[in-house]
Amino acid sequence: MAGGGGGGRAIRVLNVAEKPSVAKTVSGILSRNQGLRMREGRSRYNKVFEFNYTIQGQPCQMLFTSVTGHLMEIEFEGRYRKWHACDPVDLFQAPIQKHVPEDKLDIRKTLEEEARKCQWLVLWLDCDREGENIAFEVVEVCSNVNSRLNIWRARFSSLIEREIHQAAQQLVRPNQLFSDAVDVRQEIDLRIGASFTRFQTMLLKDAFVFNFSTDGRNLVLSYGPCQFPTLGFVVERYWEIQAHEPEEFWKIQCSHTTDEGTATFNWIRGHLFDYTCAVLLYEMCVQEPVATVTKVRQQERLKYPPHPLNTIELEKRASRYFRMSSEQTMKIAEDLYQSGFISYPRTETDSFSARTDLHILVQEQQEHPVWGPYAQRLLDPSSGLWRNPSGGGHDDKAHPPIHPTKFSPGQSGWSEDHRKLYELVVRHYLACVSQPAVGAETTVEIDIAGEMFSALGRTIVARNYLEVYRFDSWGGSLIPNYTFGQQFTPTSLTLDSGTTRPPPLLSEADLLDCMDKGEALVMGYDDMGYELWKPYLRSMMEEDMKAVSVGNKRKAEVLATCLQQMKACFLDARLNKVKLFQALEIFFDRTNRTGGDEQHNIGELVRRCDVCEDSDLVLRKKPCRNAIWLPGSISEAAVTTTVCNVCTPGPIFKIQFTFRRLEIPPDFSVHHLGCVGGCDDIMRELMEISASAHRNFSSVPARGRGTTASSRNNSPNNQPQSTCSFCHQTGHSSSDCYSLTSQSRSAQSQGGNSHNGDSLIPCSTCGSPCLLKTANTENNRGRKFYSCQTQGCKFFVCWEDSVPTTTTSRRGDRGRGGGANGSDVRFVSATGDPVSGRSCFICGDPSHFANVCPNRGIRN
DNA sequence: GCAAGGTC
Repeated sequence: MAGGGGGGRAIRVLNVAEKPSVAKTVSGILSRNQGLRMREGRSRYNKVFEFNYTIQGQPCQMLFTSVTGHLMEIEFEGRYRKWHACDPVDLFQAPIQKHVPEDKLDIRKTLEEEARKCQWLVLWLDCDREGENIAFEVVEVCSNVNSRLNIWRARFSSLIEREIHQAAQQLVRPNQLFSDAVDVRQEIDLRIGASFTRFQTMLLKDAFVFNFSTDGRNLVLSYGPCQFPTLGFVVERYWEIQAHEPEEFWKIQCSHTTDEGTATFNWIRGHLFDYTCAVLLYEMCVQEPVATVTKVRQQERLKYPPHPLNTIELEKRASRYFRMSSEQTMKIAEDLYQSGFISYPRTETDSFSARTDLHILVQEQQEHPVWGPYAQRLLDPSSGLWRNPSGGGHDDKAHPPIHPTKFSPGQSGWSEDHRKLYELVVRHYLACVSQPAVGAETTVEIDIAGEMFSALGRTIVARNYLEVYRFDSWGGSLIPNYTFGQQFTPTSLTLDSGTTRPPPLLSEADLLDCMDKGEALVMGYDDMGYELWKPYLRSMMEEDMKAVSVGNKRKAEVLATCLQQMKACFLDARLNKVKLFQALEIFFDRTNRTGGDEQHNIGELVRRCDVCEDSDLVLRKKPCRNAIWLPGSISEAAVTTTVCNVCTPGPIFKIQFTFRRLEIPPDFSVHHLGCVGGCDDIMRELMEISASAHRNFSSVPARGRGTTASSRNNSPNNQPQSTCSFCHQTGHSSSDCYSLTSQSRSAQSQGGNSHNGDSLIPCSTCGSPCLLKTANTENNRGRKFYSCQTQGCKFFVCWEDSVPTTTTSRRGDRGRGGGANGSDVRFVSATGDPVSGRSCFICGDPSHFANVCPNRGIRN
């Protein structure tokens, strides 16, 4: 810095921190608690500290006070503040003023009084963009009463002695560009938020009956350019879950145990959605169960430690390892920062600058009873454990990655969360400067009756960073040694079922609270075809803000473009307001409809559902998010007027079910008047049978396969049928009924394969020629079928004598939860219909399928 | 009666 001249008379320096605690801590450090005095300021929380200090040889009488975050707010001028006094679209260019709000006036007064006495102003605001903006707010207030102030900025990333003294001795000028970026953000947020909020509130609040509490305040349907896209995430995920139809799949699992360990072999085909196919292939494996090793590959693998820690990673990891919310994490991190134990916790940076002394930070941790010995080894060059950390490529140019700044074996005042978070920061740091873990991996592939399986074994050769980073694990699994060509009989060979699952619901509690109105609004804007509710808008703005902060774009230019786009969007939304009405109508009652209508809960008929073509699409008061999964063996279900006299709370109307004969055990009736309230044992049993359609031939010697049924499988239901929450019909979910608005689902069909005589047919999944193989199963011995042999291909397969001219894929390649990709595999007849008339492969009885065979699991 | 970002 340009020094203040040396040695002469003391000058008075006003120092301002972002919050009272920082003013106190920094004053304590700079004064070394020698001659430190504290007096009241005008505001209750913001005290004034006084002490003497020398900056670059210049004696200074330091006055140290604080603000509490932003000192100023922006607001529309005059009449634009009144909701009905202007058109909301005017808010895109209405004049704006920055002012100190009522509750901050006494802080301003303190600043003014102190600034009048001083020659210098030193800004100790947090070193991020918001902090820089607050710095300029302080400058404005202080300069107004003292235009001769020499204005300086202290840059610091942690509240530790070394760094604070360094910041005081190396003052710089405040950065106008950082502050400009925040001005842009504030103005855009206000204009977009206020215009859309007023527009949608005035449009909708009197037109609908909103059934949520407003705590006595006026109802406001707020639109926040930050909050709304986040809500959009939750809603979008919710729609995905609604649209998900659980589907049962089948896979062959094989394991082999010897004295050396157990190898679990996974089927290279993954899993199949067609039961018949899976059973056929499984049967072939069971009848010729000898496995031949076709490949053994050994490889060294490295598992690298994480990058240095930034805020997002800290939040993610604290959530994953400790189930700590981001709010709690940041609160604790802020605490640890303020007491000097860790560096500034709000940073985007995930690489250390070359200037950082990484060894000093490790030295400090050597005394720790738990990880101290690791730190010592890390510093011992002969251990070879040290590694310069690799960066993640982000740098906010303001702060280093989050790292420990002071050693602590655990403070007495710390909560469990403080201890955990400090430990995470320390262990993460130590991990970053450590060598990666080294593993030896063995991949073994085997062939059983033409089907390929593979198993992975891993031994960890050197744990390295994993020794200190207890949060990461790298499972080792010792498998037996195999040699190429070796043959063995598997210990178990099972046909397992599973069900695809929807993705989990995003659970930001506060967002879930406003799901109702939020979902309706998101749906409305989505129907207009806008991405107003997507995070894209916000991230574009973030990019622009960054450009402003580094001087690549000018403040005025970014403001103009962004507001122009948003204004166009706003005008368009207003033209399409009917879409908002339509969406809201799905969730809420119109106010112009009188109550007391008994038909209300059922809803008014809109039209026939074009997905199931069987039920009515009705306008419901509110969609129900609850569903009861019924067994897939149900072919028909109708609600009766019979009320269950056992289950509560009643009334629960019984349902007349019709089951598919082949999919329930022979001793069950196909007709059943059932209750879904929990009292119905028959329903429960049928659901369990669906769930345990799984056979386990543990140990399959070539002869005499005597086994018992396994109950090990806990996989979910057998193709549960969804119940539409709008029309209450089974067979489609409410998302299908959403096709009324936007989400239309179309069955996808795949192109046909023509078959001429004896030429091989191409696989409908990967296109390679399918091999003609001979079935070797009890029921189909000698019958020929086509099978794709491409590794891992979920192949098309069909009987030689029924090659179809056209095949239909089950919902094609739509992505689904649970990793299933929906590739289809099924036997089809020449007409493309599924082959019927097959019989149980266990007992040969054509009256049922093997999944409900009374003899399942028993073979002779 | 609007937003989001500071902080108490």
